[in-house]
Amino acid sequence: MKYKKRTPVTKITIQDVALAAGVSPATVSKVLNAVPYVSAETESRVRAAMDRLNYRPSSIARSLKIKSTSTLGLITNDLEGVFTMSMMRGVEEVATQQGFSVFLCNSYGEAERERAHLLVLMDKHIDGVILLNGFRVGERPAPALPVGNIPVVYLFQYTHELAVPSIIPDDFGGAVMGTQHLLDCGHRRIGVINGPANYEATHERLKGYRQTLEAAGIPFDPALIRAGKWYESSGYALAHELMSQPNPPDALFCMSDSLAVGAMSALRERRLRVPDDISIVGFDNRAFAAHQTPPLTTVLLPLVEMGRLAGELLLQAIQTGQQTGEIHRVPCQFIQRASTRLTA
Amino acid sequence: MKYKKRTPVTKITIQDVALAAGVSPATVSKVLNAVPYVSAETESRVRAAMDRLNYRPSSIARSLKIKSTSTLGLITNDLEGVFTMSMMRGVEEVATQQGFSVFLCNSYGEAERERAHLLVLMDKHIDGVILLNGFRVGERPAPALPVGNIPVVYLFQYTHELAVPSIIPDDFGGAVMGTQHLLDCGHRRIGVINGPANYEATHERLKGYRQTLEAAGIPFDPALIRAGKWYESSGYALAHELMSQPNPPDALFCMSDSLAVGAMSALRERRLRVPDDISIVGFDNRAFAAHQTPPLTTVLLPLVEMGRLAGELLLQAIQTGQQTGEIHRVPCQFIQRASTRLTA
DNA sequence: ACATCATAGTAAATCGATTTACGGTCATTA
DNA sequence: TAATGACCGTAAATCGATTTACTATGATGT
Repeated sequence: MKYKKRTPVTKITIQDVALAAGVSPATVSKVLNAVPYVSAETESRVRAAMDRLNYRPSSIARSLKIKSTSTLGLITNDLEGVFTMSMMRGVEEVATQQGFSVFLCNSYGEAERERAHLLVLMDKHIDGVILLNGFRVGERPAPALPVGNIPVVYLFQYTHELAVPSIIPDDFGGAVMGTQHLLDCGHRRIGVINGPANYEATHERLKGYRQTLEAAGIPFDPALIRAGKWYESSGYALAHELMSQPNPPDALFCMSDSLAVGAMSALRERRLRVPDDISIVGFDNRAFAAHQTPPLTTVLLPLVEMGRLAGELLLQAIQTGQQTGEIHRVPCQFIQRASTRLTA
Repeated sequence: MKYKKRTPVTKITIQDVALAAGVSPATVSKVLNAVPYVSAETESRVRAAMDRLNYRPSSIARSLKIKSTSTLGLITNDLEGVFTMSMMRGVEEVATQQGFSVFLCNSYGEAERERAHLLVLMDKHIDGVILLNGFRVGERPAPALPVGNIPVVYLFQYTHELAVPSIIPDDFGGAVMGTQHLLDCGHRRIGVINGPANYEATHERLKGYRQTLEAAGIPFDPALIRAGKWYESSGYALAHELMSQPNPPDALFCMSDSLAVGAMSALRERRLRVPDDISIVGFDNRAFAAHQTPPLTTVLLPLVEMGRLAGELLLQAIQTGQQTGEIHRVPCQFIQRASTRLTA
């Protein structure tokens, strides 16, 4: 049990550096900010003084003057959500590139907390906020900003009501890709295992499936469609349901990888081989999709890319002071693996 | 596509409020900080002016003067780790209570990033840092602070080398609880399915098991011990291994809930009923433990409590300017559910 | 030789709060 | 009546940077 009395650390200021380098604080500030008109000789003297004194500029003082903290806020409904982290990584990537930090806040889905976080963030003078949420149809958009007005972008949720950019995946397009691939493989009876109806994504994806089918001249058969929760257990149960019909599907399009995993275990129980007897396509491209047997063909939800776009749009809004209320649909990406194959 | 030109928002300052209330800025500051010697009448006039103008004090300006940002940094190796979020919740809870915010950073396990985050946090003048990591034996502790010296606490990892408080679970004690419970149930051949040897926890837990056994006069039998990864698949495989021995165990102590779930499915395959034919105890108390059939008896890893303690110790260090290098072992908690029962 | 201009550097104001030291009131006490 | 002291309020310095406006110097062009 050692004790450590922290020394009062007389913070090195720009003044100290100036003194040590024999110049004025203004000059030190210039080299800090790469402002022209300081001679190479002076600059190196200042630089030397800086690291001799181990100087680190106070971003607080800087922020006070220039009115920017170089910090973005990111408030999420569910920090533990399976998609959250990937989007955050995208945001952080572009933020870091431009010298911004990201202040993460978890609202645990409570409007109260979200408001409180927003308030604190604004008091801290962050430059902009990303509101990150899973969206459900009928749910009202996140509350308008409580005070002031700083740039905001909606991520993984959207709104028409605010003049704020929204970023969502192109679920429709993703479903088109998955369906088209199964058609290309030669399948004609493609079953669908979908998620719950209170997610807008489920409707978009079903629409993509349906339109692709119809474009190929194949009639839509409601008997091939099932919906449940997003999880494995639903996939398992619904696959059994679909396959025990008189005229069962020859391919399954599962609207989440979890559903697909559940479905695969049902198929295994029915002694159906994937992809020899039946093809299966997932959605999301979760990490585990690649490690299934067989590795799952799936549609990638462009989470990192969405995060990047959110960061870019926000940074742009901060710099230009303008933002538009557009809805950006980021395209999905088809990932071919081994759970599908050309039929004879 | 609506356009929104953000108005330049002339920030309301303490001056404006002072003017509006007909007092000096100093007086406004006093009511803001609940400093005595301002008359009730004046105070209410100031308060009125504040919310008439919708005033929010600039925490930047405040921080510059008082040299405290009321912000804690929390750097984690793995934001997605299954235990991380619970600990964070604990930290945030006590921080919020005392008016502090928590700045979350993910180092993705890279020392480089950790250092970078640390630097940024210090530049932002946060008041203290929590370093949150899963620890493995032989791994060196997180790097010493790069610059300055602000209070630090280690969470879910420990060090003797720095005069910094560490907080870890009492794995030994947890294992004692689990083992004792199985003994109390009447079991005498208790199998162990452990995690990998490069986690210190596995050794502590095995020690707890062994000492409890020996205290009860039961000899330690190495044939009953298995170790693998922390995951379900290991639990499944190792349970089969243990149960196919000539003299199989009559109870299983799995050192993670995932291992226990895997083990239970192996037991199911062997037509052994839990808890009628064999008892099983998990470790961690993950969310899914309660939803198994039967619900899993387990040992709770006190993550939230650990987070709280980390927050308290850090806040304390910030306030007193002193910290000790103690290692705090937070007790586990035994959670009785239905996967164990008294044997005849 | 003189005006012009590019370059280097500085003094001082500023950002928005907090805090110290001090100046009035007014009631109480000697 | 004068001194004391408890209250209430303010002026001004301060935190650590940035930035504007200005000065000085030397080079260039005519």
